[in-house]
Amino acid sequence: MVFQFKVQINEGLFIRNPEDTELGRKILKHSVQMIHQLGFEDFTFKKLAEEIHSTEAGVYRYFENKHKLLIYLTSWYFSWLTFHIKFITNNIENNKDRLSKVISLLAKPIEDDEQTSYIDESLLHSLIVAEASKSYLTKQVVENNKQHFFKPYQDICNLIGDFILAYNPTYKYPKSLASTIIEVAHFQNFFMHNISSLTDFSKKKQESQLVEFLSDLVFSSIEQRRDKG
Amino acid sequence: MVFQFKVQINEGLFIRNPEDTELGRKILKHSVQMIHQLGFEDFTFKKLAEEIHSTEAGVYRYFENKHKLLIYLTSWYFSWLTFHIKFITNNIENNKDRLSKVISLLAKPIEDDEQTSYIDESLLHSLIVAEASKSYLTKQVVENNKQHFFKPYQDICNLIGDFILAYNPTYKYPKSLASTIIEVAHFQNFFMHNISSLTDFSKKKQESQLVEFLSDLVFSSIEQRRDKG
DNA sequence: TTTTAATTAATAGTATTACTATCATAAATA
DNA sequence: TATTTATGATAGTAATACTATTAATTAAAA
Repeated sequence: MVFQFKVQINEGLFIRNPEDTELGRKILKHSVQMIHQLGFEDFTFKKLAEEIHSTEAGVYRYFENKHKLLIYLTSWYFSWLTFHIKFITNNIENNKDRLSKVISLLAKPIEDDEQTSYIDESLLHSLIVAEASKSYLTKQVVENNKQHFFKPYQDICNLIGDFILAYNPTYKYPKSLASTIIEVAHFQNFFMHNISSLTDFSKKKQESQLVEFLSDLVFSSIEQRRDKG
Repeated sequence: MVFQFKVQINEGLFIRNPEDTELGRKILKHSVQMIHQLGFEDFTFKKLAEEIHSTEAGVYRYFENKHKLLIYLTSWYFSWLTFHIKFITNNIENNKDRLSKVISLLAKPIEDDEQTSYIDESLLHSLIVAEASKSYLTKQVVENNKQHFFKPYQDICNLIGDFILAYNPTYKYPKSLASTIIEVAHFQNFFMHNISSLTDFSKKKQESQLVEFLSDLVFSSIEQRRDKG
């Protein structure tokens, strides 16, 4: 039996569901590759259309604009991550071990998941590190939030927040700490690869140092509060 | 005696120094206002030119493009912040008090500084919270870093990193913690105003809660390590 | 003072982007 | 067979991000 992972994405993010058709899946696959390669600013629907031997108008039939495509990909990533976190923490009783697993998963490079043929999770992770912030750092963020475009981000923060509370029920800022773990994992990763002077990570063992930095940050904070009560 | 604050900005960021002429200062002042108002994506040199009753080509004589203007403003902000941190921590001997002051300064809204007439620091701070990441989240980041465009960010991380080391000389990640303080201050501020479900900050006392969250995060981490030695 | 050189302003123009609209055709379905 | 649905092909538009040209003004040199 092959177990197929399927994400539920907010319908306001697309015009036609790209997972339903061959062309749609091609759009997803190649947009991940091209945004990763060109950066979001230089990526255009025209270039994408040429790459997949379709037309600009063809792409517009799936996505209203490239910003919605970016939010779509971010949603996809967070939904996939939430699923993965639930999977790897399943049956782990110890609250500290569970949180450790989550931090490691977030801070280390992602490997491609064979279960989804049309999205390369490893590429998508690199893309997210560099581009995901742009999905909400806009003037339309409040409007987009009202349309629940960031729900997958909220879901993963709630999940990690619950893990934090399970470890220490008196900790006062579980959701802020959860969003902090995610964001710090992303931009420290970006800095160490691109502006390394903003970090303390040496060329070797970068990822394990990032895991140590983040783990230290999170656990000392939660544990301290638990002691204080 | 009037004490005038003057920033030294990397010459590669502008074509003509905007601080030297009336038109240049108008460009700075109104670009802060307009980027804050429209967001970076919808801000154009044409709109700016109309606002200041000059021409598009006139603006292009000062800045090559709007991305360099954004890096200029980010540099200006970090240089100004570094100056301010040195000012308010001057004569404070206690290492913990000093770090506390820095965290409060970063996490609270900035008030306009009368010393610089053409830039409203309060507006600039809002702009930085929403837009600063876009100055480095690009495909040109490594190239830009080689040109030392992010030096003011490095300087402030080194300064805060030194404060961290003064408090605990054995802490292993002073620069990563410094950049984390800055980034967390920014995006938690953005989240609490725009996607509040990603934080735990109530409508009231938001800023003081953010200060508490950040202080707790930073000090528990540094102090724990000091105990462990 | 006059001429010349340099700077700045104003206007036009171009390639690209981010779309929208229309019509044709092929494939799937009722 | 009729008809819905998906894709393709082509064209068109307003705005963006610039560049280039020429005109006007100012400053420096003869």
